[in-house]
Amino acid sequence: MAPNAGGPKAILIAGPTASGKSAAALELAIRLRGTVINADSMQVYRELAILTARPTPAEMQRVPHRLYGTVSAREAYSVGHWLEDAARAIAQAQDEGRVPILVGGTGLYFKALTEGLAPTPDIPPDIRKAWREQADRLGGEGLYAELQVRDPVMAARLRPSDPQRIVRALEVIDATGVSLAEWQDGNAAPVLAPSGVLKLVIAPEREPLYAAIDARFDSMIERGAIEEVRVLVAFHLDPGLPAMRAHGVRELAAYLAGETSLDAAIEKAKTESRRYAKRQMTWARRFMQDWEWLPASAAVASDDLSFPRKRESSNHRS
RNA sequence: GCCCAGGUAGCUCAGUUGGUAGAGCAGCGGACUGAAAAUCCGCGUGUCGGUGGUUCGAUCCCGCCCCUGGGCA
Repeated sequence: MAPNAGGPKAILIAGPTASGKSAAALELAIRLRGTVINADSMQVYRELAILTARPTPAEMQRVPHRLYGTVSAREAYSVGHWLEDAARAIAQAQDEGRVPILVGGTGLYFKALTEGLAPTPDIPPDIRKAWREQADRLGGEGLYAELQVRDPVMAARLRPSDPQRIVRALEVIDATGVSLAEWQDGNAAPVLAPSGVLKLVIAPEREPLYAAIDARFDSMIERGAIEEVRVLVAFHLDPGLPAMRAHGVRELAAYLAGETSLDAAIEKAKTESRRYAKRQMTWARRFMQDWEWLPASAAVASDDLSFPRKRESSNHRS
């Protein structure tokens, strides 16, 4: 059987951006004979290696890494796609006698993994496209009025000012004839049953975290982030695509177009990343209360990883 | 040294015909089920440069001082 019998069946490592998750995952994977599996919505995009802080080729040589740079920036990846890919990667790692180590900053992905996702059918691309165009044409209010007519239950749940969720609700009722509210009533069984899974949140203090974010962006610039964006921009992709929303893309594209100074672009991109880290922390406080909270990535290395957990699960702020 | 313009929130600024002040950005808190590095909601956090004076009351008016920018020397 698995050489790590007695150890965790899988390890999840979450935390805000620039908290050192990837390094911790790599270390654990080396130590425990693991496979690192990406749980970050942006690190999947092939064209964005530097800006998404994807592990380097050298690092990925050391232990198997899955779901990094596997999707084209032309595609709109999603939680659903990721969940399927992750399930496959986890199964494969376990078959090989390796511990799956899922690491990333996307809270929703972890939630889907551990709690299941509503089994909504795929929405035909033309319907998705149509509603997104409607959104541009009608504007927020008009779109919401449309939802009130077609799906009052979802309309009551959403704010008129939340176009993204309104579009989603509209495309679901349009394509399936069933309200998203109903679909969401029944989650599919989680891919990862809770028992035997070690869940870690790396949660540094705010101030050093922000300093790390700023420093990391400077280093991205030094390592060619601008060139990376130049290549991406040359594809002339729809600015609504997820990959185009990665922090730094829009700002550096504006610089390349001569619309802002480099300093201003860098400052803006750093700010976006800081705000994102704050949202990640809000998510973790809400949805990762039963995870083990570690103050820094270094703590992962020294953590006693025996399983089942011997000590009390570390209680944060209470 | 003299003249002018400014010193108000972390930053850029508005404002108060005298009744202890408000915008944007930043920041902080929150929501979150197929675009989630997204999308959305909420919250001013302040010796109004310092010090005297006038006044019932000064951030505002007056004097002096300090600081910043520009001009003249």
